[in-house]
Amino acid sequence: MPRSAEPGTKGERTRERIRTAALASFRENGYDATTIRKIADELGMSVGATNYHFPSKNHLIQELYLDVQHAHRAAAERLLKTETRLVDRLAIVYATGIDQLTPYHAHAGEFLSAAVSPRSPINPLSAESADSLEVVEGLFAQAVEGATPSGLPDDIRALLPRALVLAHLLLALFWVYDTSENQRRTRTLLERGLKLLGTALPLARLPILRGALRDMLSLVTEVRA
Amino acid sequence: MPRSAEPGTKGERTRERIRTAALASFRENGYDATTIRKIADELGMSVGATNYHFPSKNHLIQELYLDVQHAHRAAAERLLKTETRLVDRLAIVYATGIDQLTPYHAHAGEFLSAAVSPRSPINPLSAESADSLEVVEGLFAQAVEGATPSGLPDDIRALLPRALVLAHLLLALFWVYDTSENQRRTRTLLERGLKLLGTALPLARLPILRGALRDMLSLVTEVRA
DNA sequence: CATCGTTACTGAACATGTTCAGTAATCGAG
DNA sequence: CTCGATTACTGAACATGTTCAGTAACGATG
Repeated sequence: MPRSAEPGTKGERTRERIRTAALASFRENGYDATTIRKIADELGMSVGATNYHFPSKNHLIQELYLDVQHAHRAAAERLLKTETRLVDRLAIVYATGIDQLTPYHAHAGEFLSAAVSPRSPINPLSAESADSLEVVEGLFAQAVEGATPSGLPDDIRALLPRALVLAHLLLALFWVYDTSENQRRTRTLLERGLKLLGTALPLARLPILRGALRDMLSLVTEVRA
Repeated sequence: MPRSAEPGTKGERTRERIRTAALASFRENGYDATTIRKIADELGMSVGATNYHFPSKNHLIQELYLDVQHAHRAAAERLLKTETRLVDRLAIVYATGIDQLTPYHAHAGEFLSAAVSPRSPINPLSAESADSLEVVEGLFAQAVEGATPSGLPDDIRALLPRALVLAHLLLALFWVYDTSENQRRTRTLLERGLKLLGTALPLARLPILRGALRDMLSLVTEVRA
């Protein structure tokens, strides 16, 4: 008999309590200062309990990423309805992505360090995070598909979403190191980069460039953790 | 009275012993499997001794990076004497840089994780590693300066070394994730990227592009850990 | 060579993520 | 309601990087 109105099995409820407490602490105190002992203490349970529900600290971070990505999707999809030009649509996806990260900038380095190892399950390029990354890649695919016909060659068009999501990871990397007020530099970089893309992408139709670009994209998009 | 023919004070000799043992272990076992306790045991001293000579494990890694960078400089400078075209000279600096990393590829993720945090003293972009990075930036400066006059605008030319060294860091990042045989993909990416640069860079003379490029470069080269 | 301040080192203690053998709670079947 | 198996949890133990109060060794000076 469940003690309260909360649904699910006991395990599910405990798992949710841990999840909530951990995410709150990550947001407030960052990665390093969030220790499983503090979380366990706060919830009046033992250290082993958290590891029973989440095999490792990184699995808790995974939950945070999922939250962020769902928020990203929601924010981006809402705005995508209002734009039709490709570059503007990309601007939406990139900008809303950075928006979601903003609250974590103070501790971004800690998170990056945990995420960057190819062996880490929370590496965006890892097999374990494939679903997660697919959410964002899907956003870029949506942005590309829904754009007014740009005359992009099909092969380039097919490679674009993956390349754009990798660019997003690079932008996020830049953002981590961005010490300017409110990460203004990152926004400026995004603006200028997209402007450049807007003038350069149409050139992809030229046969010579098209081949080189396709080779480059197919090489880069093969990257995996 | 020094026990052997080794020079320096006792402290200097001990420091050197620790350094040598640590670097050997890093090369052989990687970052994680190299514990200060193992090093201390191997040398018949206590854990505190290593921390007396090197405040932290990362300071030991710093030594490894210095080694790598000096080897990089030696290898690059030797080859630079044989080439005059800008792109070929850049190819030398990039390729010899990756060459130095090659022995560490098996454990590259561990090292990356330790180095990537903006707070880490071994972050290439940190103040503590400024000297180290300057070595490589100097190589790129050399490569640019020694090239046959390319008609590059002065403002672009001035920003180039810093931008090129950042590109090198990105290439190294790609290399970490490169699972292809002997990191062949990284070499291919380098080739294609340089080829692209070779055809695109002359366009930097056009006034319109020049302004945009300069803005972009000056934005990116401001990045610091 | 004796003294003594400096340098070098010791080893225990701490915090932390993780593991695991053992125990308790839960819950469906009978 | 009882039983037994599954699920949930406990808390001690381990490995590790780091700190630090205390101790030993060194080496310049008188």
